[in-house]
Amino acid sequence: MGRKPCCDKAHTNRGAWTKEEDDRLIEYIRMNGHGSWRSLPKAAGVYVQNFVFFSSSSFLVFSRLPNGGLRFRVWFIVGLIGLLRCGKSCRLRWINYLRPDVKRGNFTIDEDELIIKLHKLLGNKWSLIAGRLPGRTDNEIKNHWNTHIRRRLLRGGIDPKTHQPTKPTTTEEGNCSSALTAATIDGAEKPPQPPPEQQPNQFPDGEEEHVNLELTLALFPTPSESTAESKLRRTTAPDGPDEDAGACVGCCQLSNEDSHQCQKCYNQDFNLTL
DNA sequence: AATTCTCTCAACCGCTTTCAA
DNA sequence: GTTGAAAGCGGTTGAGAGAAT
Repeated sequence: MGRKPCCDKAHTNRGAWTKEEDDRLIEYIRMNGHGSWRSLPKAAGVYVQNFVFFSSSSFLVFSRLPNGGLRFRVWFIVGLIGLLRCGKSCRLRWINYLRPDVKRGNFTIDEDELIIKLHKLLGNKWSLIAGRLPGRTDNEIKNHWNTHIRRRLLRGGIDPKTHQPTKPTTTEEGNCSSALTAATIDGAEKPPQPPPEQQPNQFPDGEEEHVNLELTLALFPTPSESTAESKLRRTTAPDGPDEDAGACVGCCQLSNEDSHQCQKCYNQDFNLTL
């Protein structure tokens, strides 16, 4: 009963990837692309069913010939053993770490602002958010949200789910943007301005990050819009994402008002262009 | 120096969606 | 229209590193 497991756990490596595994995966994808993740681990090396090890550096492969005889071949191990990894694991490793266009390192202030803004619009749709941050992966953004941004918003009195103030605020009532801006102060003990020597877009060491939430979003139709994304918007628009009830996604007016996407925007195949 | 605590993030798990037969 | 396999996604876990005691 139930679903067939995606791989045989007893015969696959788990945990952190080794340099050799990384190299093998990169090499295979560079040569062949990643057609089928499930078959990739086998294809990424000799999938040995009929073999015996010769020594630590070679092994013997035997196969039966049509005439009934056996053919023996000696393979020298030059990174040829198949990747003993689940296809899912290969996919994740490639997408989140090995892809050449993956941007690594600290998130910039601009990226933080964008993530907060997009999270308000899209909720926990990490892959969609990642689609708006070139070089960043959904996993990375998700981790960053949970470990940094979410906490910072909470400290600033903002519910990270609803993006609404968790307690009465003296800022403009009902203005989410103003309320969120309060989070930038991060408590009274923090100065509102960064030190002058601070690098642009870089957080000073040991300082709280300051989030400028004055980012604006413009909406333009884009021909290259992915259909999946627009479909998602269409399916979620009438009720709006749970966390987003209060913003017209189309007009991109963030407010506390209990409005959904307005009909005008909903009818358009609009796009978020940042 | 040793131990404990906290935080980060890579990786896993299981569910949903997509697609082909 | 149904079914099953594969891909994609979001939530969660746990190992390792660094900080605190």
